[in-house]
Amino acid sequence: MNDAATRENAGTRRSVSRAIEIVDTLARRGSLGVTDLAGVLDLSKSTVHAYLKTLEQSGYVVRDGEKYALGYELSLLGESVRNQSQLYQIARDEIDDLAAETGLYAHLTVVENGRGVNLYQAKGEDVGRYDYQTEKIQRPEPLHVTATGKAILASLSRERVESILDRHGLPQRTPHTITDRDALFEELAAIDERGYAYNDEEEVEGFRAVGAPICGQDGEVLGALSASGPTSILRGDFFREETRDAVTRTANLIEVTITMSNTFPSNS
Amino acid sequence: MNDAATRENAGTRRSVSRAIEIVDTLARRGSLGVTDLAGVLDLSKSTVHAYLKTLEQSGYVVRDGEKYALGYELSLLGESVRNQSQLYQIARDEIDDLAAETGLYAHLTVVENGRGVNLYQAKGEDVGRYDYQTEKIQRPEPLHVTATGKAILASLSRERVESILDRHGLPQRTPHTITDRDALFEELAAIDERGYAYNDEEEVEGFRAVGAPICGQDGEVLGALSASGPTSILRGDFFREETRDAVTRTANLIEVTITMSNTFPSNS
DNA sequence: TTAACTGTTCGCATATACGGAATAATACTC
DNA sequence: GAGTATTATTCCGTATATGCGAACAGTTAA
Repeated sequence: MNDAATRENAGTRRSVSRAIEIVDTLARRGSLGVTDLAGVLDLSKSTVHAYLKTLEQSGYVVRDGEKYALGYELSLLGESVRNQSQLYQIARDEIDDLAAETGLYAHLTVVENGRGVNLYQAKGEDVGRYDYQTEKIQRPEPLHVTATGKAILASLSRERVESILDRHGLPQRTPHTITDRDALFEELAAIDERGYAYNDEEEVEGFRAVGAPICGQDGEVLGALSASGPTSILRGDFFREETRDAVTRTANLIEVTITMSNTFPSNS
Repeated sequence: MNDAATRENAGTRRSVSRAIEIVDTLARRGSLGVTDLAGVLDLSKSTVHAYLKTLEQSGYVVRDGEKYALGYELSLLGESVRNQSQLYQIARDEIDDLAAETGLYAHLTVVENGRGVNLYQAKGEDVGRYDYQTEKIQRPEPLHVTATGKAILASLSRERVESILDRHGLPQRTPHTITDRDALFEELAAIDERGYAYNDEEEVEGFRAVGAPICGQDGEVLGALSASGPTSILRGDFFREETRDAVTRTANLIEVTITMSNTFPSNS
């Protein structure tokens, strides 16, 4: 009866996958009615309705007239996930300062499943006009195309990097993206040497960045941060020296704060 | 076989509720192992394992050695929920400015299921020491205990307010909380009259706030914003005049921006 | 009034989720 | 380093929760 090739999903809860599919669909397409949703997912209306009713009971979904949409409960949940990260709690304010000081974008990135996730971002004065965060969901990026990603990769063991590359490859984003393994390892060695990474239009054309890793007291990398902006702003000495100094200084500050906070736990 | 009183959950997907229970548990207690989770939820290990495996496939859950934790994917999802709100996108920067200008906390609040959800918050210089956001999950608050909540209630029809009160009552948070319906309606009339709301230690002792509603072009209330801080800072004229002016000015600015942006849709 | 939409409820056949026991993969003890 | 607790994970038979289609109930349009 069952088609073959269904062994991949053995031992999983199908209805949970379906529910998540519904949530993801609502995240991508905004609010939808039962009929539309049933059409998109190729399920019967009654089935979709049952899922929505269940999700509504938990507050993950709210009814908006004839449409269903994701609830702000999910937004709070997402924030609580971030707050479980000590790095996020500590680095947040510093990222704000970095953006204010440089006038650029500032990002805090961590690794999940071998890709880079931006945990936090702030926007400086000088880049107010450029709104490049157009997508509704900011998808995790491969590590080799960003300054933060390369900074992190440079701090990992060769084996870890190899295994990540095996999993995700070296997809090309712009003509400047590093797509050759050997070239990447050379670059990573240089980054590890000097302690910071450049991204010269390797992810988005017209965008540059400087990134630095953030390490815990045992030397293991916790994440990375970067300052970025359009090439019209980020050029010459400002790019190579001023911005770089601000980035490495901020990274060091965060490292010290984390070490302090783990060595002398404050309250409660 | 089935206990009675199970008719409430008729037509819902039980496994989805279970999955959400698992997610919520992980949000509250941080990362947990399969055995612990099975103990907490009173399910068998094999069952919990199957759920976790399913959630892991979607990125909602990640393995952290022997433990399972919520993945940052959820964090991105939460952010995308907020980004679906035009109010959030527009008000965000203004809230930052308000916090910077007043040196206080600044909040953006909307209503969901009759309670107030803080969509965004910023922290000013003067309140840097007071970290009152200690809870892992910031739960939705009843509307009558906050400045934003009262500002919103004051902009709703009497019937809407009544129905909200019927649902959630008037729980007391501090000795100053308004717990009487008539007193609340009097206060709401005054707020509607003057256009802004005060919160004088009605939610948290030692904390004051000024809030103002944000309305769309049809006059319907979209949400509210507030500036808040400890009584040691927020007192006298600074509380009653300066802060109030900054709050109402910001609210007006956001209203204008929203109207503009809906009247002359920019790009795409 | 009819027609064409919605979202919602119901009942039945069957796919599927559950728990318990067996297994694998760890970390501790002596 | 053998033995003993821990884990997490897999396997299966049965009970049941699930998914579909069809009927129902509201709304809007013509």
